[in-house]
Amino acid sequence: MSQLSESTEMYLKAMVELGLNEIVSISRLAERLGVTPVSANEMVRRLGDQGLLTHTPYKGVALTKKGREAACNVVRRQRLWEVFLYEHLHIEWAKLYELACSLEHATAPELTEALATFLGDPKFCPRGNPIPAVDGSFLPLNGKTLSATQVGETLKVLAVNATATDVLKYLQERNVLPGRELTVLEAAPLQGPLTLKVGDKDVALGLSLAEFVIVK
Amino acid sequence: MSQLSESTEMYLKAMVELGLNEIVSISRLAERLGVTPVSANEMVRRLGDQGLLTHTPYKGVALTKKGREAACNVVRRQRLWEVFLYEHLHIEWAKLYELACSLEHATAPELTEALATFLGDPKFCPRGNPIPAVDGSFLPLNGKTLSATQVGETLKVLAVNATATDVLKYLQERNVLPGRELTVLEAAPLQGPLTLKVGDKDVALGLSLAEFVIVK
DNA sequence: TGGAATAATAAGGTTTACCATAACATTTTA
DNA sequence: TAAAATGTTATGGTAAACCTTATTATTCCA
Repeated sequence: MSQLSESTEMYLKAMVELGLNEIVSISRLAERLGVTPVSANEMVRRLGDQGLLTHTPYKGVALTKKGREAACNVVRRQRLWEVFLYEHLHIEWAKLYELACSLEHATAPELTEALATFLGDPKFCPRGNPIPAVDGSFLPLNGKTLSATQVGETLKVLAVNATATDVLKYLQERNVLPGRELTVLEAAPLQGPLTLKVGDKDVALGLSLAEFVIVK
Repeated sequence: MSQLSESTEMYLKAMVELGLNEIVSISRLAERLGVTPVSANEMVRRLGDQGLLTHTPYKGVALTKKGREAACNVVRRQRLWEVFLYEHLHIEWAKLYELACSLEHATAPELTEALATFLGDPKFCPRGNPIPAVDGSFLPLNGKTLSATQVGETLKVLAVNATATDVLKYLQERNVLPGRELTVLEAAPLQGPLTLKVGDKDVALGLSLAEFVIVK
């Protein structure tokens, strides 16, 4: 199993975050990674050459079996570090992803497993997302995105799927965090924002933000 | 203060490991870093442009004040991670440097200080080397290299200054580790190896290896 | 003091992962 | 079904940090 480059790991991670079994368009992938579609196209070809994913022109990109395994491994490292940073170093919730991301790239397999043991083999990261086991399996989240809910529903936040620090900060400041309850008060028309009741505060949340929030 | 590249950090670290106030020849630097002297020359010019070190042609390289500060910071991160890996993840002693090295490059300042606090602000790494404080100060080792000792002396190992995993493994297997006592039984002529008594075993140690061992 | 060893510089090459611009292909939608 | 939107490919360019080979400069030592 060859070593993956940092960039490769980012692409794999993005594929998991956009849905492990989804077919993802190159433009969506590019947007998530903050690169141009042309660059993403190039890179996808390279990952394809390595057998990590398949690209059907004009349709999108999907992970292969090999890619899915590699990706779960990367995500495992990422989320284990998030747990360590949160629980032991008391790093601010919104910064966890970014800081753990750098460490992830620098983590040898033997280190990953030692870390997992140290942490007590946690099953979820502080953002509420499952941590894949060594074999790639993980506990699924039985939820839906907040953007797909009805007005009036009271829901519990299961996980936040965002990664950008500013997005996470926004949610943190409004208490849209795993474990919290919220009620959907209103959905503005024409793809407008949702109005939520979180605790005793009203929170306005754009639909694209609401897609990052998994609730039940 | 701009972010330093991984390569820059390696050069700075090497400068500290070869002696914080020494003038180091480019070839020695190149050897330590496993690059050709031509490459080291190029890179030294770049670090010189950044004001991190000064190069006197045909003499050698020295850290500037700015370079020394940056270097101590890098070394601080490196050695804090070594402590974490050793004490909490129980990683094998000989592998600490290499594994901590990767993590070091990926560590933001806020992370470094959170880690230091978590570890209880340790003053020495598991190889016995001092951990610089935030301000760059550190407790000096009042020792000498094992290669500069007399036959018959009984000494205590203060630190091991090596970084290559195979060198560290060699020393680990022979119990030449910080805290251990040893006696110099013999020094072979013509730069030949030392024979040591470590515990109840005799150990042969080449002079260049002995230079990595700081004793008192 | 002259030759060997060491050091520096010059020139050109490699890889990875991006970028921009432009041209062309396909799909969507109006 | 045609135009707009989206996706793909081609071409050429950048930066960092290495590499090799060759030439030139300096220092060391006998």
